This record gives sequence, C-alpha cells and structure tokens, in this order.
Amino acid sequence: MPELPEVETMRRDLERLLQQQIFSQIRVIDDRVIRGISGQKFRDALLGERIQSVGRRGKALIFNLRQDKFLLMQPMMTGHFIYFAAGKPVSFNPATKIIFDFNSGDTMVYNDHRLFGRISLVKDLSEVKFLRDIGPEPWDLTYQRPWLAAALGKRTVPIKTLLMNQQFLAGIGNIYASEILFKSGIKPQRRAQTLKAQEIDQLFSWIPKVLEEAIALRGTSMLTYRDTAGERGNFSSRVQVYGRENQDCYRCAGKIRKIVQAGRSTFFCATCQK
DNA sequence: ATTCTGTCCTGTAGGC
DNA sequence: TGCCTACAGGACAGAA
Repeated sequence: MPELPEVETMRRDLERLLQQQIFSQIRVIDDRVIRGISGQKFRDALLGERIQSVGRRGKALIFNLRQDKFLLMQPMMTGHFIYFAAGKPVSFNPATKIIFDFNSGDTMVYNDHRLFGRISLVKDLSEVKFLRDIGPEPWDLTYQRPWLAAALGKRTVPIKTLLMNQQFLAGIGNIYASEILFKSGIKPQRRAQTLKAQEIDQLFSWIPKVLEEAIALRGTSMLTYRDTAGERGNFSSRVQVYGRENQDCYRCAGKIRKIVQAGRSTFFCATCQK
C-alpha cells in the first residue's frame, strides 16, 4: 500500500507518539505477519525494549531499539499501524494481526488484511537484503542531476517501471510513478535511456517535488491506507492521473488512459505526456 | 546482467 | 440481491 509519503507520515506520527515508550505486552494474533521467528520468540525479544527513535528507508519503517536491535516493518500493500492513547477504547477488526501495549498505557495495533506486510527483528540492518540493495532517497547527496542522467542512460526498461524499482531510487510506488511522469510531461512507455536532457531536468525536479507535496498532505488514500489516527491522506484530492481512466485530463481536453506495465496499472495523458 | 511474469493473500467494487 | 471476475499504494523468485 504505502509509498514513501505514506510511510514518512507514519514515521513522523509514530516517533512523536511512541519515542521513549517501552513495550509492556505484545499479542500476536496471526504468526504469519512475523518473519524469521515465531510469534512467541518475537514477543519475548521485544518485551521491555524501549523505542529510541523511528526511522525510514524507502518504504520500510525502522524502530530503533538498541545499537544492535531494530524492529523492521514493511507495510507492502495493506499493512499499517493504528495508535490509541491510554484510556481510549482500542478497536480491532479481522485485519488486526498484532497488538502492542506500552508502559504508558498506550496501544498500537498492526492491521494487514492481505498479509503481505513484513515485520521482523534484526540485529544489523545490513543483514537485510532489501536495505542493502535499495537506491538513494531523493534527498540524498547522491541524488544529483548527473547521477540521474547516468543511471537513466544505462537502462532500457520503460521509465515508469524504472521509477518503481527500489534498487534504482527509494520510495516511489505505483501512484507516484504515474503522478511524477504526468508532471514531467513524459510518457510512461518511454525507455529510460531515450529521455532527452530537458526531460531529465523535468524528472529530476518533479521527483522530490511531488513526494514532498504528498508528505505535506499526509499521503494518498485510495482504498485502505490510513494514518496512525485512522485518517485518510489528503493528497488524494491532488492526484492528476492515478485511478482516473477515461476521465478528462485536468490540463487539456484529452482523456486519461490506463495501460499495464510489468503487471501494474499505469495512468497517463496521451496529449500532455510525450 | 537485465527484464518480464507469476505469486504470496484477502477484501471489495463493478458487471451481469 | 447475489454470484463471478478483476483488481488493489509491493517485493521477489524464477524464467526468458
């Protein structure tokens, strides 16, 4: 489900709400959401641990517990946390897979109806393949115009598919790939290495701009995404092309079209995007 | 090496 | 209303 803006929204909320809190009880309702160890071992290893801070890398959330202990969570399509302050009624549903209680009396539940999400405890983040192989964040020092041009030049995949490749760049998923290409005026089917200098300029500036605007609006809610308070993201109202098949383009008279690339839906305006 | 396809799951929206 | 199919914010193995 969530892409970089949604995961960053979760990170900010969770760090504000849970920093310095200590796990006092953990109820694993469905073992399948935990990777590597049993629900019982997961629970035992987490009890008494204190959340020092909450980080993010691409679409992964990282709870920093100790120098050699991290709670890693990848929401994938439908995983998300809902927070309940002490004294508030905690609400569950069939998607609730883990319930975390803290010393303060606060509770955080983990919901994931499709069970694609991953939660694990790791000693060393570099032992996680996903984190070893992931590309730069769009705000890293590496993220420079010449780096982007060189990286694009080596690839023959359609630009939309490349934008979604986490080894290329961290954090962009299916919604923002379409939105970024619309803003950049580039057709999603274009092969990465065929982009002209002026198009690379557009892409280079729109990638962080679109993501930053989405973070400021607390992400996009299409179907199931909710923040830690159970609220929808407000970028949904700014979406230009995603999910708008056959509707009018906001910028020209054309219709938004939908195609499938690498098994995923892509939306674009055939008039605005060249 | 890079690129593409199918798979893991469950819920829900839309067509008939 | 109720059935049936298609599809859903991701990542990865295995095939081409």
